[in-house]
Amino acid sequence: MSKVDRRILKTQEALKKAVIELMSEKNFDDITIQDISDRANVSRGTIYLHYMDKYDLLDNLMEEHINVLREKCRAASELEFTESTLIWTEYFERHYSFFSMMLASKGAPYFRGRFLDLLIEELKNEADVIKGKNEGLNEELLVRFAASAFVGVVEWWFMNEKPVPHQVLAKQLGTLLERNL
Amino acid sequence: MSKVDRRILKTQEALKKAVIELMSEKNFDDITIQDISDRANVSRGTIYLHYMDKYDLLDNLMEEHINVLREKCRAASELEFTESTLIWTEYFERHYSFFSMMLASKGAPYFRGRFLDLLIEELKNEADVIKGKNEGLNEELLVRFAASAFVGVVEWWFMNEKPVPHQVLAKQLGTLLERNL
DNA sequence: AGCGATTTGTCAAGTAATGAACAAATACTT
DNA sequence: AAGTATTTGTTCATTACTTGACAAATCGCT
Repeated sequence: MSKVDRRILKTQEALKKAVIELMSEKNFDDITIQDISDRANVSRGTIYLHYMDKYDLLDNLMEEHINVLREKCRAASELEFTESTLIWTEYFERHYSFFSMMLASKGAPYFRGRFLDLLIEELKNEADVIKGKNEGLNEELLVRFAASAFVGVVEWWFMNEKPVPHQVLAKQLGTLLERNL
Repeated sequence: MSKVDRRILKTQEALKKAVIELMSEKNFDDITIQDISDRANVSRGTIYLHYMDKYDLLDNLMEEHINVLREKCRAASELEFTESTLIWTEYFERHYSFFSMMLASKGAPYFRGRFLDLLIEELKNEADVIKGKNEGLNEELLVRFAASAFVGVVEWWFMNEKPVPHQVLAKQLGTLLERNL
């Protein structure tokens, strides 16, 4: 499992960090491979040993965060929505610069899609249209409804630079999810 | 000039950083080579590609700081004592953890010696025993007097965890040097 | 559209770092 | 003091990174 050469981890860490830093300074499209390698203090060619191009690098960054969120979701599966959402918002808070970059700029609709897919996937297990308040509703429709709403609120939160503490965000999102699923 | 492989610089930086960090956590003698390589995220063997042992590594750290101080001294040679001392104390301030470690713990009399030697070397050019207030005094004696005093005050400053701002330290040390040289 | 400059992606040869192993030296225990 | 565990310093084959070069692609400019 952990037999990955530490040099690989070190350079990949440096590269990801460099991308995040640079994205807070200029538009992603204006960032050159050279910029990234300079910032990461790595030879330009080294980047191509790990990624196809800068988009692939960004992709991996996104993938990684999505996976962490999925993991946290699974681990908190038997908690109430409020609590599991809190785990997420804590993660948002911790990696604020990244998520803000990905969700608060209109330049990254791609990540929004990935994020939405994750939510749909995870909420699928939570919706119950057999009995209870949602009896008779179309499951896919319901899940889509909740997931879109969730993403929208999170986008709003980042775009407005944390108008409320992340705990409040979690609490209210949790309440709303609870009401609808 | 700048044709040193960046990998070398990176690992040496990491190693020095690791040593400084570890020294703030435990006695230098209790730090193992393994500790250092772990902290620096470097293979244990790699250390031996650069240094003989951990003492050699510490030596290089000291050497480097001494050289920077010497450099600053030379660059500020035509300034008044107060101003050139301020340049030094700024450097002390910036690398507080290192100097504090080296001067505030009785475990490192070696660095004190190096520091004193540097001062003697640099003050030699400033002392004038031909004319003026120091006419007739033994030059070596005078330089030794001033250098020892200087080191002693700096030690006091670190041991008492900055009892006065570094600007005050510089000002007063400058005044005292002026009075004696 | 054309041209010079920048950026990109790839490559080969060389160098540094890695992990694993090892015997020797130190440091703990009892 | 004997025995066991850590730590040390070296070695060696393998792998990752570096540098410098290169043609191709893309960008900016007029």
